Amino acid sequence: MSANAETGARDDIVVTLFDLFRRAGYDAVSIADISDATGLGKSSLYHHFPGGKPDMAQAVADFARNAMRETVFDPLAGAAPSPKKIAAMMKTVSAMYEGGGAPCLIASMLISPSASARAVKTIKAIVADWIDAIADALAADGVARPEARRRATQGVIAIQGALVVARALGDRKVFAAALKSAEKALLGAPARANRP
Amino acid sequence: MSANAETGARDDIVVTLFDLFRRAGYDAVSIADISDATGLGKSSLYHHFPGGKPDMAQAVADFARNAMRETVFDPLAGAAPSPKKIAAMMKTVSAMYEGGGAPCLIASMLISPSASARAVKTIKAIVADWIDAIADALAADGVARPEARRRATQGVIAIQGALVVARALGDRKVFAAALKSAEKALLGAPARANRP
DNA sequence: GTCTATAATAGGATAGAC
DNA sequence: GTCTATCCTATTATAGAC
Repeated sequence: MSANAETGARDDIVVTLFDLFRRAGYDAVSIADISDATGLGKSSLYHHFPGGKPDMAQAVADFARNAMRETVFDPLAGAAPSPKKIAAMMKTVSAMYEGGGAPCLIASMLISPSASARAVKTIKAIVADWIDAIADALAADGVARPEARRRATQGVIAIQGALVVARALGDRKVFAAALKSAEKALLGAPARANRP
Repeated sequence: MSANAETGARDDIVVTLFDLFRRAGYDAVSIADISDATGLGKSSLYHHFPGGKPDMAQAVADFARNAMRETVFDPLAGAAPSPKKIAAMMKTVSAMYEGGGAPCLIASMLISPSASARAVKTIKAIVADWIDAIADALAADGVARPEARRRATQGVIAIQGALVVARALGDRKVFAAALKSAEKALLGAPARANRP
């Protein structure tokens, strides 16, 4: 068992909160909604999160950051060659966003005006860390630093944009295609020369 | 004066609504917020929008679609060469999103769970129309249809993703750089060969 | 068209029993 | 830790005067 496995019940709630917040946005989710989704009464929720919804937002932001660290950032810092690591990241990302059907918590929380400043700060940090992790992986394989950062930023942009467009079009193939394309671009593939 | 210029007061409200909804998300904006922002009492708002907030959402979606038609889609269908039209689009888009500081209504509304199905449908149509308009412009200059669509989709993805990432990083230069990069990609520029 | 009430409900949060 | 009951505020929406 892992170092902090004894948090238990609260962690289960946080996973549910994560899903509610990213799908509907922080502001649109009521305590009653959370009560329904978790099967717990309001008082139980306030027992686990004495600070109410802001507390929940912070817990979800921390959870998301840790999850990204474990499933995305740390693997990117591993010893494997970057093409393997990038491919693995795309697979993880695809699962995380359910192939383009599920919104990103980051995008959802960035809009929420009543989310606490601290939670938003944590969410924003995930994006910065994500870009850093990709850039480091590319740099470790010999890509020049500025170019590595440029590509990494473009990669995260492609993923976030693909989530919006794929859901707008109701077409998960668009998401899958965008991930493939972003993967190639990250590894420095030249664009197909299909010019007029 | 244009054909439907006599709507007047309501149109002014819709512009304010557009800004409120895209910045905070439909669900987070209350009638009281709207009353404050417009300077009108609640009853006045219900006079203009008898159906309440859902009515407002539909009006904003229609407004956004018309605005996109006039400022983006129609110009893309003009007679100018595609590089000129794409460059103009990027300039318009940059102004529209305030250089990356203002969220996109599309992304905001896509998350809002209590937005009416009809309003969401209109919002989604904007994305489809946008991709069509860009693809048509490229195809008109000789780019093969499938490639034109591919590039157009990637272009909209880049813009939407750049909005998320730029706001997360608090860095509008990221948005400007992404627009420049997307512009080149739309026109079929080869990626710089900076491989390891 | 806009205002001042006012109603009815939903929301966040707490008290106290078990 | 979880429940029931309750409080207070915010929210949507309407009525009716001007």
